[in-house]
Amino acid sequence: MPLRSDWSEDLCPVRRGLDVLGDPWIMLIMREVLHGRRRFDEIRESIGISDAVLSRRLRLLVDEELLRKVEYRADRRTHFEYVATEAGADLLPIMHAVSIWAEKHTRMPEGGAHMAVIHETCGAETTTADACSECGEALRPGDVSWDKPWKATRERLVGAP
Amino acid sequence: MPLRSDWSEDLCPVRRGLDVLGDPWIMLIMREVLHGRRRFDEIRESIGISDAVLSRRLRLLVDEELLRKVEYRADRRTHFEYVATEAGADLLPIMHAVSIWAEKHTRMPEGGAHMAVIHETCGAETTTADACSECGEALRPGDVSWDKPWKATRERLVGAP
DNA sequence: CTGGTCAACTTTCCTCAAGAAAGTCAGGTC
DNA sequence: GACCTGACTTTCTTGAGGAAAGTTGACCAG
Repeated sequence: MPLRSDWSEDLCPVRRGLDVLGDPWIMLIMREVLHGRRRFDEIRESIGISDAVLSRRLRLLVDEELLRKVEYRADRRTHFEYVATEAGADLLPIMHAVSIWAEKHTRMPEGGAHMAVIHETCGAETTTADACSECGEALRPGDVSWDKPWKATRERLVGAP
Repeated sequence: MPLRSDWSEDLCPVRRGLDVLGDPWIMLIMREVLHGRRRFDEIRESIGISDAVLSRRLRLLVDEELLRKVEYRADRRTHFEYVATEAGADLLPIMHAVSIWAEKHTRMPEGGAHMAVIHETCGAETTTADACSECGEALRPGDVSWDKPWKATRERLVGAP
């Protein structure tokens, strides 16, 4: 990230983390991938990012090993999909922490609704980031759904393969 | 943030959260404030940010009510300090989640060392973001220290007044 | 009361990323 | 052979990032 100082070699882990995560698009892209939207155009439509920026970010995420680029066939064509690595799937607690904070401290706009994070293993809504507040088990993609009432969807996440 | 899309009115809480937090400097500034470095020049020295950017970020953080600007007297002068509001102090779990992720998934450079987050109430190191992994109690600034061996410091955080 | 220091900004300037829109290219279809 | 589409890349303008210098208003020393 040359516009900004490079923190990838910083002694402090928080700065090293923010070197990758301190970009508004990175989290959104990773979230879409964990929601199963893994193709270039699916991600673009769902988060409203420009082609150029998405292309750069995907390259960065592959370089940083948060995503792997995989070829597959569907509709009699070759497609590419971006699959979360373990490092990518491990962003889940950060996403939860952000969503908990935002639910508490940002103003919900007209038409919004409470987003629940459901731990499907025990069936309860969790109110903590990394371990289920109900059963105490670690929250892993695959066991977690995000319930978005304003979209009337409840999507289960998918983790590293 | 006009260079980027405005997400402050988005229905999705994660996007609303990232509208503020998806900036590399915001978290670092907030961390310094929670560590007790609350004056303009203290923050600038400790994170290496330019005056212009720090000034803009502080104004944003006051507008967004993550910080309050407070006048006080010391050394026979009037100073200003930036104090975390409750919304600001509640960023702590996100910082923990980022540091846990970075410790696990970024390469520690030469001279680095493991950073421990200590829950002073029970004395144990916690490995989760929002509730102490040892005693289960919620982690609040004031009860948490960050142990940075490469700096040979262990600093207790300070929360909202 | 004049000059100087210091905290806390603000301004200036140049470079480079963001985002919109249009272009490219290869594989596959009609 | 013309057309479509997925996955980018290129082009262009606007505006943020960062370094450095300037500003302002307390406070102090002589």
